[in-house]
Amino acid sequence: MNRKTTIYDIAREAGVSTATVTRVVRRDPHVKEATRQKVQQVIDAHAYSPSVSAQNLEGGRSRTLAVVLPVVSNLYFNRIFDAAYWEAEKNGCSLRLFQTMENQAISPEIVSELIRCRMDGVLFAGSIWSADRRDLNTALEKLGKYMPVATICPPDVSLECICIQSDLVNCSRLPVRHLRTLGHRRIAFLGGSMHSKDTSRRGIGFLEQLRLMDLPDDPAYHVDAGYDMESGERAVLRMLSGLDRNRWPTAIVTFNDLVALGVMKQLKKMGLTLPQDMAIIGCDNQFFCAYTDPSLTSVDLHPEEMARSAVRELLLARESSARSFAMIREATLVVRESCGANLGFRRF
Amino acid sequence: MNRKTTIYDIAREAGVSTATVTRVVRRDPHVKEATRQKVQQVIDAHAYSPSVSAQNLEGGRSRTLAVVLPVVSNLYFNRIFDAAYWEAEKNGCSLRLFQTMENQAISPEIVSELIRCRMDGVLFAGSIWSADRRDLNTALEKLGKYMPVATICPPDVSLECICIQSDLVNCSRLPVRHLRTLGHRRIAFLGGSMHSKDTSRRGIGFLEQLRLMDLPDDPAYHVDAGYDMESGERAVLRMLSGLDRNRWPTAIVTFNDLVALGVMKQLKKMGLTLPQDMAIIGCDNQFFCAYTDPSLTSVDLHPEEMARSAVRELLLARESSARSFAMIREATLVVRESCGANLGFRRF
DNA sequence: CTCGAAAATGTTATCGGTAACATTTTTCTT
DNA sequence: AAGAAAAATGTTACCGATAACATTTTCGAG
Repeated sequence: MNRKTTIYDIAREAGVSTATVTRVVRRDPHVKEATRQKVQQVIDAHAYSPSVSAQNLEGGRSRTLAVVLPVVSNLYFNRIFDAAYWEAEKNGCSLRLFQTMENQAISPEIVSELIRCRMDGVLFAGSIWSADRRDLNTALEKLGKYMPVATICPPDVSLECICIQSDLVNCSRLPVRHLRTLGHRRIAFLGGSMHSKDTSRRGIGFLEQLRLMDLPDDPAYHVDAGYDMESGERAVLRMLSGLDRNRWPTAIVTFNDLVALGVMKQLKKMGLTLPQDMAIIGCDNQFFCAYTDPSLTSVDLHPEEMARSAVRELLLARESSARSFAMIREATLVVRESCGANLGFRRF
Repeated sequence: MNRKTTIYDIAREAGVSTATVTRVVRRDPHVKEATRQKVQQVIDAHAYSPSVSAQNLEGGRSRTLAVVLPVVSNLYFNRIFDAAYWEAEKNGCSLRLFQTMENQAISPEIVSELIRCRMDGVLFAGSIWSADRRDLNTALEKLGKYMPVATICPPDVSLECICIQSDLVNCSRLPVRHLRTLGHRRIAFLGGSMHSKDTSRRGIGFLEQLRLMDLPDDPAYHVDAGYDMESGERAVLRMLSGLDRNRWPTAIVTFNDLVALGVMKQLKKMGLTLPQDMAIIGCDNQFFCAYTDPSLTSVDLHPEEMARSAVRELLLARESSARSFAMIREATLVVRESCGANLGFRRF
């Protein structure tokens, strides 16, 4: 295994001091053109580039941001990670991923690793917020002393940080309003876990919207349904089999598109025709929404934009001392076929 | 912003030398119990943990593996990345992602960054292989001098490295055999790009299988169809509209499940009933395969296992001087409804 | 009680850069 | 051509940890 060429090797071979090599590398103008060329030649010959660990040690930073989220393989978080990656890349930074797994709290190990690595900033996304409030506050407060912190989700935490949120009001209002316009009155919400602060919020917002629009908010229409397809299947089945057919909802809003996928499968299995027998609205506007049958109307929370903003703000916060920033991203409804809007079809 | 506590701070406060602090941290047994406790107390009080950059500089490694792939948001690569993450994690390593984007060659910048960062190893996955063969060889040879290199894909490169491949023969044979058993004879292949060494291989393998099983290998049945849903839609349309109805294939094998999704949508749009009018087989066995309508039969290449093996071998290669390793992972056919096998339905 | 080995702890060079400060060289003015 | 200012280059301490080697302490045997 080769030893890496160091700045000393270059300096010796070019017959200059290491300071001059650094100057050439950093494009410092205070170098005579002849010297510059000579040094550059040696650099090129050895394909020399300065060691990152040495630079980091000296500089006391890592040019790296951390992204802490439950699971990257989840499409929502995947989009956040990907967008954050490119935004960081654009700014000459790299990204380090930390997965906490479903429902797991932010661990002291991660906090200490973040500090050990001298991260330039951390972006928290998702269910870490389900942790014990006290521990969480301590962890974040501590972290905040070492690096800028950003969150994509309602932090509900007494910490000054970069706080980027989805517009939860619109996120509930948009589908309810759309369904109401199409004549639906009995609308169900399947999703999330009522135990998670982050996700139960969506359900609560949904109930509020129903009340505001004078629609029935029957508790039977509000079911805890997890985050994936299997949970979706089970949840509809549970909900519908517990209700007389004439009390069935005519539309279902789900926590996310995966749950919607499960719901659609289960409904077809039960012999219903979609969207005629049941309207569905998902959330996240995932890539497959246009390819389900019927295609799935969905709310887009624009996770990519939130991630990009978070990264931008983190990088800004490195320089300035402004520790606090807040932003709410509007949600958008993407209408497809799963509510029958395209069929000119209306209930009353 | 806090200054991070250093080993000197701890040493001073505990009244010992830095060497002793290091010993305590590293659980060296040559420390008197009384001293150990005293030092540990100071460490705990400051939540001290050694700086990663300093350790990396001193040790000449980074405890980090690089994963180079076209795009993480692609589900296939996402699974590779995720699996590699956990395997690395399990071994106390972290993972750094490099995205090359579609069809982009491995750039000299990435090579130099990998060396700069003193990566403990690199895992290449996917289309980097479409690069100019000469450049690629140079880049990899150079890299191989600094760190172990692993590839998940046929490298076709004169480099000793850890080479993990999907079983391309089975990957073509399984779907063709399945379809033949169901009575299909005219089978089409939609997928990949013929310009990419990596992906065209699949098409070639497919044609071979047709010949081996004595089925027609009409060139019209073999269409360049990209990697995503839109390309799938366009490709079937192009293929079918170019053929008399009586020459239509009765089954379509696609490069991946995304293409299959597009194909299914387009076929339905054309008024065909699936799987009766056309059988479909995808590849990758993605999470949504069980939720399409009809559910999608697919070939699983087990990318997670390949990624885990690659990471394991990279970590082993750090210690030993063995630079070469080869492994082929068998493919598996996951039968669902999209070929009508469940309907007891047969063509001839 | 002394000596020597073993145990405990300390000293210091090193990893590869960076930048403040010091020194040398060049250039220009008079 | 001398001298000062400007330009170019060099010297060196430091970033934080590690480990080889050096030194001191402890303890048991004789």
